[in-house]
Amino acid sequence: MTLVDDMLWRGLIQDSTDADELRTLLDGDPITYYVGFDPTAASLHVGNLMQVVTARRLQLAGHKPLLLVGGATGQIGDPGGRSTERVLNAPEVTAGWVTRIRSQLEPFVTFDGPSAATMVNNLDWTASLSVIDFLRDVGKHFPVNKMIARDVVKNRLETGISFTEFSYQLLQANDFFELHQRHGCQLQFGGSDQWGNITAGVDFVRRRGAGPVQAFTTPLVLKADGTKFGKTAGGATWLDPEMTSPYAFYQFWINADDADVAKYLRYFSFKSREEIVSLEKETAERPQARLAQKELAYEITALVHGSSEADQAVAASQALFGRGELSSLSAATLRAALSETGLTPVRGELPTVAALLVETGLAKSNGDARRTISEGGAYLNNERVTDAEAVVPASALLHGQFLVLRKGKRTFAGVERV
RNA sequence: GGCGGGUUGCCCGAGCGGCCAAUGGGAGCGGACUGUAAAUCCGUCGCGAAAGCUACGAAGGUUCGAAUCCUUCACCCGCCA
Repeated sequence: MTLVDDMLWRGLIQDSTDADELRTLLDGDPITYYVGFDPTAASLHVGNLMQVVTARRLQLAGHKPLLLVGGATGQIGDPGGRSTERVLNAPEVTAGWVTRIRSQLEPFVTFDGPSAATMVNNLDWTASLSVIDFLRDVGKHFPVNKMIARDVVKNRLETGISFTEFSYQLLQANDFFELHQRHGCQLQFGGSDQWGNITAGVDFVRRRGAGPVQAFTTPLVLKADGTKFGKTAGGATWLDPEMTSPYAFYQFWINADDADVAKYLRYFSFKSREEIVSLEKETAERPQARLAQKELAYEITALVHGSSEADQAVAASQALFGRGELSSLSAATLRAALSETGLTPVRGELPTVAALLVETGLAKSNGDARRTISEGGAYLNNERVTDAEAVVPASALLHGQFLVLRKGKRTFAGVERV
């Protein structure tokens, strides 16, 4: 099966320029391609994962990636997908995010061998571009009437759009041209929301007398229930382990709906078609085993955070969600599991359960803690707690130092007496 | 620049002097059922143990009493220039 066949089977191609040309490029000799990420936050999130994983997929097939982090475009702001103007971040903030996002991207590709990846930053060619050159060499190729007709602009015409964001497309288009000139880049891909910007780049390269170049987009990841992919109660699911712990990241995938898990495997997993089909069958026949979710969660967590972090997330999940007695777990296992969920130190006498719920962050106020307890949603060492006022006895401490608090079915927090 | 309408809890949205911590829906949270899934049903959903406190764009005022009336300010949205 060729790369394109595999991608089509996985549903990874939403839009593309000439389909035959795309196949010729991707199924032919190695080419150089690029995908860009704008630093609009301190970390990438699972919503960006589609692009990251696809970049890896193409490299594994022998093509050469250029990973662009938008030090320039990140300072301008893409008008797409939003109804209001962005608030500009300070240049030094954006520059810091560029560094972080670069290091996040690095593990997904290899920088060695014939298809070695290259990191690029559009600030390198955009910062030095003079206003006159920009207007003469870039702006001249963009008819304003066409720019205004684009949906992302049209949607903002009523509510307002600054010249700054209006110009975003020109910078991204120019990136494609620069990468074509500097690195022989022949292909760009991105999320389907980028289709307008990407085709603008394809056109621009042609108008400058270069190319031809090709492009495709990946589909927007949709959840079966219509809610936004990647969001959980705590907000976005980030790739940065400081912002979303590997345990929480693993849990995000474990909790995937049955209705979505097959799609996620196709989009994100590097398992073979046969393995994926077999997992889909398993989900249909024995959904309660959650095998597809487990395989998916492990693979993606290992890919993002490394296999040792993934192993720990699995161990912690098994320890906490397992049927076994918590007291049968070793102190080391317990500590490892709880440190994944967050371990709050407490010194001296133990307070009430309600107070512990607040201290560990499981409840946001005393009233919330009492409410949770009266609703029967609070558990200490997997035993339901009924009395909010009861002081936790020292005998409850597992191994003389740990308490396992739980709110509802799946939110855990640890307490350690120090 | 003129005239009119609006700004309510995480979001949408009712309330138009006391019965309003504020109807209803959504999201969230908990429970039941399950499989750490979905759907469904039930409960809950400012802070406080309570007294009470803080909240209805901001600041003043009227009143025994204001989210509700008045004044000023800020922002948003229409229509006309």
